[in-house]
Amino acid sequence: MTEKAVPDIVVGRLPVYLRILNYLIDEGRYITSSQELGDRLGISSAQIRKDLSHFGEFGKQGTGYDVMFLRDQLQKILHVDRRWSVVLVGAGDLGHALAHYRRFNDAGFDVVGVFDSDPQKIGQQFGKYMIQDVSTMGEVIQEHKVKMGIIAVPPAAATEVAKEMIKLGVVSILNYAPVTIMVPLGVRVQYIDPVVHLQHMAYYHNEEAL
Amino acid sequence: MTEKAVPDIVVGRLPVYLRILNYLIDEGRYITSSQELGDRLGISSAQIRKDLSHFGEFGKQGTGYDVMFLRDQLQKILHVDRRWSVVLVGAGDLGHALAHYRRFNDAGFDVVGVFDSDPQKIGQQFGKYMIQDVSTMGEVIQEHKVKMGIIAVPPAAATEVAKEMIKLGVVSILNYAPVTIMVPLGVRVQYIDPVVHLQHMAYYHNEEAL
DNA sequence: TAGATTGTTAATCGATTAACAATC
DNA sequence: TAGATTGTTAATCGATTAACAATC
Repeated sequence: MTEKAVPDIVVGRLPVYLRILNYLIDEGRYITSSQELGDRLGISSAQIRKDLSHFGEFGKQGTGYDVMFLRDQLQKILHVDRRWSVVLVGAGDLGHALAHYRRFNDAGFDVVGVFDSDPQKIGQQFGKYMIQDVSTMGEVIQEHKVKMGIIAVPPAAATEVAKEMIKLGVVSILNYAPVTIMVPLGVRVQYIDPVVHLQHMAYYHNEEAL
Repeated sequence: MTEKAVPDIVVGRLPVYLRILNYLIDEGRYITSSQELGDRLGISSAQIRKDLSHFGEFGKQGTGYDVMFLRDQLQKILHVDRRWSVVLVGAGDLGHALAHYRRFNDAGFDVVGVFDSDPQKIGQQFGKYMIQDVSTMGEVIQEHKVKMGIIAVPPAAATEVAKEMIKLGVVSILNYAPVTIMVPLGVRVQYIDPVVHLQHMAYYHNEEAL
């Protein structure tokens, strides 16, 4: 009964495959191959076939993959063949950009509330959102059955915000604060820290490169 | 002469170690251990010791690591014991947030110019930056010896912007556009796509969780 | 000295790649 | 049929972990 779990690293590549498939559809393409997908992603065709094989058989020997069919299948696998409600905490510059990020909507993620703890900000209009007191987040989460949250607060506040989200039923957190968050089993956190990426790349710059 | 290269995945963890060390310093700590670092990061102490061992010996048996010393060493290893100039292309909401992101400055990354190709935006003030025509990016890059660039433009424009940056001498690109960029050897790209992270986490939500 | 923790080795674990039979 | 490409197996490659001698 317990099928062996798909490696998380494989799951993490599916959204990228999905992204390419959407571009191929935009380009009016109907058929593609693991070779083409790999070329456009800079990975091997074998890896793509292996990754997909964890979930079933989606192609035809000699032909390749039906772009739309594979797209639909990946959407189902990722559970993004529906819309998700998301709460956003942190109404700074970053929060502002995230609240208005079109691609969230395009991809089926709806920001249903923007929250902050700063009395100066609460009540202010934030584009189409009104900034709400983070202490009232529970109502919004309940109303929209929110399972996902985005944290865009200063590092010192992030842990507390995460704890509150989790208490209110959020199980997936996208964390922009530069701190590691400890979460109970069953809760997932993904991190985005641009500084980490810049520092990572700085490593490869030679001394003389100044 | 050719020492075996340090695995990229190890390099990618160093900035996170550095981040924790800075927090420990803020907390007034002088000594730490691989155990403590691992606990705070949710990884094993063995991994931390192994990672560091690629670069030298930084600790004392029985004692642990001198926090400041290790911080300084990691900064040197990552080449972030200096300041880096960075160009930013894309003056939308995201570009706005990035241009004003304090942590870039705190970490030693200076945005020395913000560019766009939209005539409506060029010449406008963007906080302390004036949005410049992307076609004049070369002068700024030369003047500041820029080696790093951040792309925050729509997907359709990203490849072209990257090509231009690379032509002008940029070798490290932080790409927020949801497209894979093919680059010549010696050039690095790091990707940030929040939608990928949300979709990745959506996978773990069960059907009944709606 | 006794206790603690490093740096390193060897074992384990997991991911990627190459190759090819199956088959469209 | 001939050509192409999948899905899968086995081999390779690489990363993580466990364990411990060294030593502060």
